[in-house]
Amino acid sequence: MDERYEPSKIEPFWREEWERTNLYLTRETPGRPKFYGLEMFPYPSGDGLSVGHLHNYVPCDVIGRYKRMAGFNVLHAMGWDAFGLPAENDALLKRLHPKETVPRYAANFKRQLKLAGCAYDWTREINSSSPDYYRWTQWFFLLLYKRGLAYRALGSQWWCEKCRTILANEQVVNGCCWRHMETPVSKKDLEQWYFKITDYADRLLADLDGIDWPEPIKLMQRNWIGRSEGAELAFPVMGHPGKEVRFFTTRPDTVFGVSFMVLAPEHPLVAEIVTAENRGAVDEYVAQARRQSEIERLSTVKEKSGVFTGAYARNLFSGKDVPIWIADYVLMGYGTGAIMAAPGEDERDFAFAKKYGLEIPVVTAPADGSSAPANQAFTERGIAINSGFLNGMKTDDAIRAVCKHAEECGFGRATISYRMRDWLISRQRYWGCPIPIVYCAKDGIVPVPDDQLPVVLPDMKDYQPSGTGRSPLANVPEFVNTACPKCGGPAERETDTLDGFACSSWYFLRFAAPHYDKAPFEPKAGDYWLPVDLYVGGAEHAVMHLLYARMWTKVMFDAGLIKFKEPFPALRNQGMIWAADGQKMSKSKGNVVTPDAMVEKYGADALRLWELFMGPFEEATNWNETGVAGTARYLQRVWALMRRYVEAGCPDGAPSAETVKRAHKTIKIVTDHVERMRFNTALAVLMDQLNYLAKLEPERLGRHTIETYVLMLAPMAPFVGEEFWRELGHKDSIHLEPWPKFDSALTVDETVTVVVQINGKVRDRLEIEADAAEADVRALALASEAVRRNLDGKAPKKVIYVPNKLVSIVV
RNA sequence: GCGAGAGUGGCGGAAUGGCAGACGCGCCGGACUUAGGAUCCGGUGCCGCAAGGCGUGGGGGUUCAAGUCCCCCCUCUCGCACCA
Repeated sequence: MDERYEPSKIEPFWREEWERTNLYLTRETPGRPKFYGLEMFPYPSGDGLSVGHLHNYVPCDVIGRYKRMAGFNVLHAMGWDAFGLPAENDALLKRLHPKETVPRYAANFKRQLKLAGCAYDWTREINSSSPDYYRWTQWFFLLLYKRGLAYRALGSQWWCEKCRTILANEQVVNGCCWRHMETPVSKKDLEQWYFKITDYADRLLADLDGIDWPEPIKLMQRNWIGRSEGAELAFPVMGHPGKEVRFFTTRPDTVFGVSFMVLAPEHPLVAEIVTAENRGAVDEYVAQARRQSEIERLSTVKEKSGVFTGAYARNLFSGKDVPIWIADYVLMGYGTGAIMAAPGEDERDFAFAKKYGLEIPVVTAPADGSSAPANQAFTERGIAINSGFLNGMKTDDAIRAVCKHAEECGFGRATISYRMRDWLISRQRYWGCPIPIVYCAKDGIVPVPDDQLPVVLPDMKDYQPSGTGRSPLANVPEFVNTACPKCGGPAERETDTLDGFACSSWYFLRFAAPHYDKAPFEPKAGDYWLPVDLYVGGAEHAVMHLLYARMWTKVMFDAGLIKFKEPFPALRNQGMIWAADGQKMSKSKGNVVTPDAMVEKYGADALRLWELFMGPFEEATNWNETGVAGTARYLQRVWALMRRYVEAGCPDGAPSAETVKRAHKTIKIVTDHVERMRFNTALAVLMDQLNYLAKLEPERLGRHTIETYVLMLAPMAPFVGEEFWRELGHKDSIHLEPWPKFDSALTVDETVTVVVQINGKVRDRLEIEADAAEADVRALALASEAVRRNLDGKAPKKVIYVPNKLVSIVV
């Protein structure tokens, strides 16, 4: 062995050797359990990977390598989320074409992942922008269409002026585009495709209970779905026979206190019921609401505003006619776009009533008999008062009574409302999966038959988004003009493309059999590998990708294609790595640290170890390069130990009982920590063990001690692991060796330190035999010189004994 | 505003209610060196010569014993933000 550890001398060799021997091909050895570990597949950006990205890939690689050694058939593959706005925007900016940049960027990512020693089965590499792949994205679109889950509707939708396309609700952040955080979105009326994710709202919510996900992510999904129980009721509009205001409320029990109603400015009823004398003010308000930016409109701090329509609705409970207002605090997109206002029990209605001098009846009293605080709404549950037949009922009973009454009278019923809206999937952009739909003058909307897939994205030089609301594909006659699959007559293709999130809603299935060309996945391989055993990615995907993928999985389950209802039974979020300056790593800030630079300076193994050691896997922390120097130094010390051992002829040796015990304890603890993804502490244990071993003569180490140490190091530092294994005389790769086992009997301590406390303060320590008799330990403790000195003649009031831990004396 | 998570040495971080600060970084001292941003050895929470005392954001509480459990407050990060 060389005197000094020089990663540049060993890493390129093993990188090539592993590739040559196809070491990381997926194996399906009979009799072994399977493990499918998956990282969220990345959009390959032109900036390449930073050390921050590796904080996801390296730990997952360690788990994959560990599972393989622990006897699993492991599926660990990588692919590229290559379709979509990020790739297209980048190419536009650089005046290049995504079909050219995407493969180049992906190749660079792949190179970097190999550089870092990540073990993927590259024969399973996938790319969502390749026709072999998006053919099946289209197939899934048609599956949803056939099941009534894809529909077309005219709607007022979010439009980003920079992206020149419609965005999904989830892609609007604080009133701005998620790709352009400084660009406020506006509304545009277009006919669009939607996926009916709301049909799955209940199941998406209920099935969260059965999956092993971080609680905050589940909570975000629950909040996003936003299930509310309540009632949908309708009150007739006076003077407009047949017209009614339908509204949703979670507090139907307060209906006797309804003193006015509010419609969203965009509500279709507004134009019909507004009186002549109010029309001017109403029109102006509606126009102003449309003009207003969404940030202003959605601001909670803004004072409420609204105008009276001049029309009245009959409160079918109180019998009173109440004024109908319009106000922008009522949203057209939720419920029915109309509310009943119970200002005595709702803060928002209260504020509105105060401002416009509307009546504020009080119809709920605190259940404990106290009086409700004055000059504010009483929003808690309580007892109905001033409420006709509801008087004296508790809120929950009153809710049931109102629903029953409304249902009997035929103007309402108990219902459930969701905050989540349907998923808007049309994009007026070039670089996406074409929607496999044809419009025929005779047959209308016609799906492209499965055997005509894929609908290939045509080559276009000039693919800039037009901003007209039509995709650039509309400018390609060869693409647009086609024959109707039904009647054969002239027809036009849909020119919008699919939201990139469609591509990532099923990719995890594809890795099971990525080259199968008769279905999205080969059924037998799917049954074997799916679902994903461990899914790892950033928390930023809490409500988009993770919700969509769950929905598609449920659709596939319903269609009988798969046997599981959840794609990712276990999910973990890696912590964000900030730059050394505490900011986000970005090229523009000039604070990006690349794996390339770190590998060149310290080697891939040292980089990997620091990624693992810098903190708990799921917690955020700042990058710190001196840490890599530290793990490189650790590897130097391991190298020095190995060299001494190898040069002494790898003696079987005569390890002391303590050394043997330490070896077994180390295996036990490291195994436990790796299983729980506590890589930082797992490595700390290995470092501690090294500090011990480094002091021993080679003859006193023992071959078992050394080999198990190297085996445990191998998943974390695969290059030196492989090198050491060969130096120890092995021919086969260490990465296919079984994970070391420990002898429980050898992990038990024979002596223990028992702490003696007096009034909670440590006064002495006793080295005693493990599991010694309680009476003996108590006697020993009380006899201790330090204890007698500190007792100072006082008699112990109480003595508590915790076996093998401590004696606590109270005086 | 509502919800969630987090506050431990100079720094990253360890600690099934039972010795706070494992492991590493940094720093200090020493050895070897022409040299050290290499390597090795030792030290390193704070105050104190010491004995000892004090210490996990702040304040209370439960307990023989609290970083850990309970209540109140402060700070930071993230999510949602008029969803009726």
